Order: sequence, then structure tokens, then C-alpha cells
Amino acid sequence: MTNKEYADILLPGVKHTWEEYEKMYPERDLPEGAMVTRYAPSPTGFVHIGALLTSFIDGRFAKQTGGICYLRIEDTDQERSIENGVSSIINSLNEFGITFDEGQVSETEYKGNYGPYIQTERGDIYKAYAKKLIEEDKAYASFLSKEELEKIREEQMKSKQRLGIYGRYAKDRNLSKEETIARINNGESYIIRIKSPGSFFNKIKVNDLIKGTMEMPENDIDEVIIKSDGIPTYHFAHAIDDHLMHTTHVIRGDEWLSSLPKHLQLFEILGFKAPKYAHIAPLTKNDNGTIRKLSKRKDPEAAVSYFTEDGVPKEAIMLYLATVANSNFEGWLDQNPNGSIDDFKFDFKKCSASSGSLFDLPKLYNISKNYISRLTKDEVYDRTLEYATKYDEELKELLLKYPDYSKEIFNIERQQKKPRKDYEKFSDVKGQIWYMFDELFNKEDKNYEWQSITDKEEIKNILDNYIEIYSESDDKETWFNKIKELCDKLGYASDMKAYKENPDNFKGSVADISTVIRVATTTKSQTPDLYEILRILGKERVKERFNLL
RNA sequence: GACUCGUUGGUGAAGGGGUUAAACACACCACCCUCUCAAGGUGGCAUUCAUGGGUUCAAAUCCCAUACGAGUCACCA
Repeated sequence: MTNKEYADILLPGVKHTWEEYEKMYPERDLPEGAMVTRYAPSPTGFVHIGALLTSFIDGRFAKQTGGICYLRIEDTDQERSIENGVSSIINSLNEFGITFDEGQVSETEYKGNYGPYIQTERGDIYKAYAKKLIEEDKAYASFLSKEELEKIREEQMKSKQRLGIYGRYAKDRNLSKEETIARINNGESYIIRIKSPGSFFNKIKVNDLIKGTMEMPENDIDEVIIKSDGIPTYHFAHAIDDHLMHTTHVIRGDEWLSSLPKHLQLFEILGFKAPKYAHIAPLTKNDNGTIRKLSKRKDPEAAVSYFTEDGVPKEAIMLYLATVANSNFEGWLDQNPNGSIDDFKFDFKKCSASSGSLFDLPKLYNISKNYISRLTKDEVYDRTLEYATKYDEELKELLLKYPDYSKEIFNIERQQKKPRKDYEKFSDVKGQIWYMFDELFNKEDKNYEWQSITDKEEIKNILDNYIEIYSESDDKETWFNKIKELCDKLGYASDMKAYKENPDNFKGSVADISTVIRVATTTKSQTPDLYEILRILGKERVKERFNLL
């Protein structure tokens, strides 16, 4: 029996030979230095913030070198794959502006010449290459049952040996063709493992674009390549797909780092040229003193939706991720305030080689605050409305009812060279402007935050005097001068310096008078510019509010 | 247990043997500005780069050990 016939028995019904597949996936025609990257998620649930980071980096490197970034779905674990997992990934990523040059575009469709881009649809391809390995005696059928595997594992643990199928544990490695066929005919279930040519005691040098060159023991484990359900393992699918799709740079999480010898060996025995690898550190979190990887299960902030629900602008999240990806991005943004992320050159060398970046919420919020401060009043209005439409019916209705009025509010201290920065996220907005809407102002029991002047009579007195002289048409300077005049009239210091020097000479200062006016109109002791607030509310409404006291 | 990587301030980090280097950003503190807040301005915040040894005229930077942290060791990805 020829090796070819033998391979046909082990993996029957394969439509094409590996040589045919090689021809079907020709070299890409791309300029020198163009990177072909891929984002290759498993469709197992919501999009993790780390996945956003990885896909972002994948896309950036491809784009900045004039290459291709494609989306490949790794669904070889049938048990964990979920319904509509593919579209859920695509949609979430899309929301953040992440798109792919080729690859899967929906549950059933793809674009590009190297498809299908969903691994369960490439079964024949993997088998064709598995057959190649069997023909070349580089892979074999293994009949080890779950129970036997468990026994081996226990034995290895007990004697403190390395776990895995290698050396004498690789029982079926040298079964003859005849024996193998006999057992198959006997109905025994089997899988395909490689015959690892490596030795654990051989050190090999592996290179990672981020971590540098390191020494690792050669792989000597007879890794499974085709599972009993006929589907390949991640390792095998990775080698075949990235070869056929001509990936030049595999960028993935560093949980894969220790599989590198395995993967390199796979490429070698398959006769493929290995891609370059870049393993990025995970996002971590400080959980009561212990630093650990952000977890899908335990950490709500691991889901990108957490931040969109919180009203953090998507752009801010991307800006933050860019600083995590390359710490010099921030400095660059400083120098190029109008620059887009797309103009920044990312560099593998600037990626953190450490065991993880702490996901720093205050930093995210700071970036977000700055981002929102750079928006125009119309943009803030649109974005707040977008947020409110999903999460705050009451705010939404007010914004819709008073669009121009709302924009005036958003414009307070926004026109200046350094705009006001008081919204970290869109969910902050309502808490800061509610008093500008009578509907909200008149709704609940008010908690007036009076400061140094608390006497009701005195407050009345100040307000009565003030409303007499207040005019909507005053410019800011005359507006303030009037308050100062009022101070002089009532025995308060109109000049803060004079007040600080001799506080005992006065009943109080302009600050106290202003505060009374501020609190009377808004209930709050801290607000944006009072002049603007009064002007936008208008004299009549201000008067009404004074009269409530 | 084995293998690998890592360890610079409260946080993200720059710097990879030497002219005065621990940059920058966030956070924090103080002061200034100021009608409040936000913003802005000024200054402070690691005499030291996990620890212990070495190499060197010279080390955060190179080497070795130790400690700690992270990741991986499936017919999961």
C-alpha cells in the first residue's frame, strides 16, 4: 500500500490535494514592506476591550504599510461558538470604526480571494494538508482514549513530569499501517497527531517583534492536529490559514507565546515559511492588590459596551487604546492636536513587553474629558442626544424640545481657546445642566447650597436689589460692574483684594453676592459662568426663581 | 511542578553603560489667577530604577542568583 492510499484511508473523502490548494491561494501582489495581518477571534460572546485593542493594532499595521488586514473566524471549538457570534463581532468592531479589507462580512458571506474566512468551512483544506503529513510520515493516527489520556496525565503529575503526549507516552506513534488500518476497521475512534521531530532538551531561538529574541525548548509533543470530529485544532488551522492567506505578521495576545515553538515546528514540517510574530500583553486590572488579566466573566469594564453605556465617546476609547498600544502616541497627539490616529505610525518596539498594562480608568476619563471639550456645541448636542436616546428618555425629550436652547447651554465656555472641560462622559451631562430646564428645576424638592450667607432676609434683600438692576442686554463687563455696585451699596467688598486685606471692614465680598445669585438661580454653589447662565435663562425666569424663595 | 516573559513613582510609562538626566502624561498636593466650579499658570511628588552579589574607572542600563508578578502546559481558542 502506498502512503497516499494509506492517507486516503485515514482521512477519506478529501476533495483536493494540498498542491491544488497551494495554487488556489497564490502569493499576494503587494508592495514591498506591506504587512498582511489578521484579526482572528472566536465567536464566543461579547467583544472584550482587549479584542478591540488587538483588532485595532492589526488594522493599523496593515494600513500604515499599505497592506491588508482581514477578519478570520476561528470557530473550531463548536461547543463554545454562539449563535450570530460573527455578526456580533463585526457590528461591535464597526461601532468603533474598525473595518477589514477582506474576510468574513456576515455569518455567511465574505469578501476577498482567500476565503472562506471561517474555519469550519475550510475543513477539506486542513485535511488535505493533514494527508500530506501522513504521506510523509510526519503525522499519525492516535487511538488514545479519554481515559488513557487521563491516566497518562495522572501518572505525569504524580511523578512530576511534564504533561503531554511525547516520548514513550506517544503510544501509537509507531503503529504500522496495517495495525492502524485494522483498528480503524475495528471501529476505534482516532485523531491525527503530528510526529514531533523535536527534543525538549534542544533550545531554539524564537523571535518576537515585541518581546525580542528568546530561547525556548523545542516542541516534542505530538500535538493533535485533527480532532475526532474532523475539525482541526487551533494550532493546525493557524499554520494552514496563515500560510494560505499569506499573513506576514501574526499579532495576537501573549497567552500564545508559549505555543510558539509548537507553531514554528508546524510551519517547518509543513514546509511553510513562518510569519513574523508579535505578542501583545493583555490589559490587566488591579483587583484588591492583585494584578490580573481583565476578565470577561468578572469585570464588567472588560466589555466594550460598558463604556458606551456609560457615555464615553468611542473616539476617546480608541484614543486611550492607542496610548496603551504605543505610549508615545500621547506625546505625538500633543504635538499634533488636529492629527488623526490614522496619521500616527505605530511601532512594535513601542509596544509594552511587560506582563500587562493596567487598564487605567482615570486616564480613560481624562482623555474622554479632553475629547469632549474639543467638540463643537452642535457635536455635543448630537452626541448627548444619541446617548440620551438610548439611556435617558427624559433628557432626550428635553433636548428634542429645545434644540437651540440646549446648544446655547453646551456653548458656555466652549468658544475659548481652552474650552471648559466638565463632561467626562455623556452620562455626566444631565447632572450638570438640569437646572437650566424648568421641567427639571421645578420637579423636585430643592436643596439650595447656600454658602457663607444663609440668612433668609439678607438673601431676599440681595436678590430684590439685584433683579432691579439686572438687564439681559448687558455685556459681561457691565453685568459684573453692576454686581460690584450692588456690593458697595449693601456693604460688601466689590474688590476681592481689598476684602482679603481687611475682611472685617465688610459684610462679605462679591464672591458671596455672586454665590447668592448663583444658588438662587441654580440651587448649586458651583456652576459654569454665571453671566451666561443668567443670560440664557432670561430675566423673567431668573425672577421667577428668585420669587420661589 | 515545568517552561517563558516581566519587575522604573499612586498609575501608564521614557530611557538599553558616562556631558547636570530618571522624560512625558494621568492622579495627588501646594500656591497663583479668580464671582463659584472647571480650565489655565507655577511649583512639589522615585537622592533612585524589586533584592543581593558581580563585571567596569563608570550600571536603572551588562552578567548571575533570589524574591515577587504574569502567561502557558486540553481532541479550548
